[in-house]
Amino acid sequence: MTIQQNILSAIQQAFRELFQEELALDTLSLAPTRKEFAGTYTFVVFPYLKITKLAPEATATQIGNFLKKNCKDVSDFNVVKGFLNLVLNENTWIDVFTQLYSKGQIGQLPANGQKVMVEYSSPNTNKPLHLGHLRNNFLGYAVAEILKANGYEVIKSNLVNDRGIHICKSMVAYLHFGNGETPTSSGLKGDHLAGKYYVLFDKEYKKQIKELQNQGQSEEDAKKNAPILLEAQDMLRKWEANDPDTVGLWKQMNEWVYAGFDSTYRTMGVDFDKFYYESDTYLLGKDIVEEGLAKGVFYKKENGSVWVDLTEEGLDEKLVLRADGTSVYITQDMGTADLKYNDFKIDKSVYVVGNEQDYHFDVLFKIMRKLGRPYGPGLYHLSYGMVDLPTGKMKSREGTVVDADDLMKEMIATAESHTKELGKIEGFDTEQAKELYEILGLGALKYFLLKVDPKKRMLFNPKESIEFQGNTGPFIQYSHARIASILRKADQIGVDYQQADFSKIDQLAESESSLILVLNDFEKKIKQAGAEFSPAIIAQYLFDLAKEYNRFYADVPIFSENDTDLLAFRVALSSQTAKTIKKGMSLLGIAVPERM
RNA sequence: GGUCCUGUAGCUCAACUGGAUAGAGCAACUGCCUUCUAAGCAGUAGGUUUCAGGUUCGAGUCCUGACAGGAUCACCA
Repeated sequence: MTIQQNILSAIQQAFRELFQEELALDTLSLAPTRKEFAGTYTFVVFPYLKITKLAPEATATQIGNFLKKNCKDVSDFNVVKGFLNLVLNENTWIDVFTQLYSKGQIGQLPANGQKVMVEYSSPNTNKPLHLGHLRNNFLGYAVAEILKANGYEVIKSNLVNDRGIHICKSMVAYLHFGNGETPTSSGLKGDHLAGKYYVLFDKEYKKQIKELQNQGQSEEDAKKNAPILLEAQDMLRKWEANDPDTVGLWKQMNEWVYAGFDSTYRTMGVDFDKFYYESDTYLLGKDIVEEGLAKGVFYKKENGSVWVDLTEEGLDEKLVLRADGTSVYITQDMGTADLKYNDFKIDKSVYVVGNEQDYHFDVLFKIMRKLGRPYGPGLYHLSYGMVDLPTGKMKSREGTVVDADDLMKEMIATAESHTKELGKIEGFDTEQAKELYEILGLGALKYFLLKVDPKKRMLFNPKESIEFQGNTGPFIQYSHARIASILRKADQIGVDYQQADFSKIDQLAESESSLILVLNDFEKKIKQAGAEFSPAIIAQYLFDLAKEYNRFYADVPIFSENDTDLLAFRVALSSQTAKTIKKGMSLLGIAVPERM
């Protein structure tokens, strides 16, 4: 980072002295040099030809000569058309590395005094989590960790959708077909138990629709009049009226579900600082409707319903309160937005929610900004694409979902068979082996879901199992284990690499300077990932880093090196890479093994 | 139909925010384990960046218009 600034200010000086032009530093930038040319950084001169009044080659050559003479980091240069490729000094590489290596904390930017809430997961309590939730949870957790690394104070929150008609459907079906079944009596996880009755409801509902149609009702009427649906609607009314039996059943089923979720979250390795429950928040927001009316942000129609007009912002008119005075979805979301702010005085609020709700959040944020909320500018919808199967969209009612618990279990089993096939479990006891399989299986899964740009929808083919080679979690984990092995050996034979002095080294292999260059990019990538809310940037970076390390590993020997300074340097370089991989993977919620 | 998102190698994804001959992985093929872990490394092959215009020194990237896929447009959540 500092070398770049160094070179840029030298370029600034070159313009001043050669062309009598004062350029602001932030208008200048360096690009990485393409592999086929010599050099590390490239300065593109095309934009400055008006100033220099020279041909591109001449401009680049003059600046190149100036830098070679006046900038200690630049040892040589070459010019290709308007591209000035700069070759850096060997000493500069060593300096850069020494600076990185002596820095205690890696990948942590200083506190910025800002608080951000990241809401993710936000499950419905009527069915177990599936593959789509995995993407949501891994994304949310990773973004939270990335924001922490950027210096934010982060609150991870989970808004549990624990009430509503869908819950009542599971409850009604349970009353009809449950026979008092419990997680203990059935051996089913609580969330799977609830999900079973949600599916049973749908089955019965469809059956009843058909019967009504056979009796002559239209499909539309039949859908409205099916007795089991009426029961569910009735149950929702009873719940809202606080009917003791209904509330009792609701509490019991939700408790089962929470126990199930807890276990799933533990396996996933995600956690939360704050839980919100819709049963507590669904009545919020009505005071904001009043406030909006008073401020003229909302308006009332003749029938008493309340609306917001967002046509000037390119959206539509949107209902915020029904004519009968009851809430809609967005009413409670307005209330919850305020609640979050009142609870934590957050500067920013990130919602990790699928892109099917893009419009909803667009409306919500515009409303809160119109109302002048202090946190308004900091609202952000991290909208991610759906995970599709080759057969199309997942539908929980139709049983075409990839269950989260099943998938994680399969991944761990696959990791086990892979590992055994490669014969890599000697020296592991049963407990350690089990831990390794979990690290690898979950690492593969998490990396698979996180390496893709969040906003793009992605395809998951259950038949083609997730890879363990190439651009995968296990490849990066493997690189870490390789280094760990080197560090063990270095400790064993007493190499002093902790505070070695590298200043005597004057010759570096190309694979070594390349590796330093990548290591030096870590903070930049953390910033970018934070600014774009994109764990994919970290994933891509870690893959590049691991690849670069493996190239170095194959290219230069470590322990057979005669020069002790160089040997220590290579171990230090390895150590720094391991630390970077470990920290980077932790930002993705992925653990790395010491051996595999 | 209106609005929004996406379209890059057979497949899964990149491309430093407008820079050079568009890069990786998987799959295919060829080498490399008597040396620090071969879940690795090196190489070969694979492209009209969906299409047509435009903006400029320069476009996968920005603008316009098609085409394809998806989402959304309830007094549902």
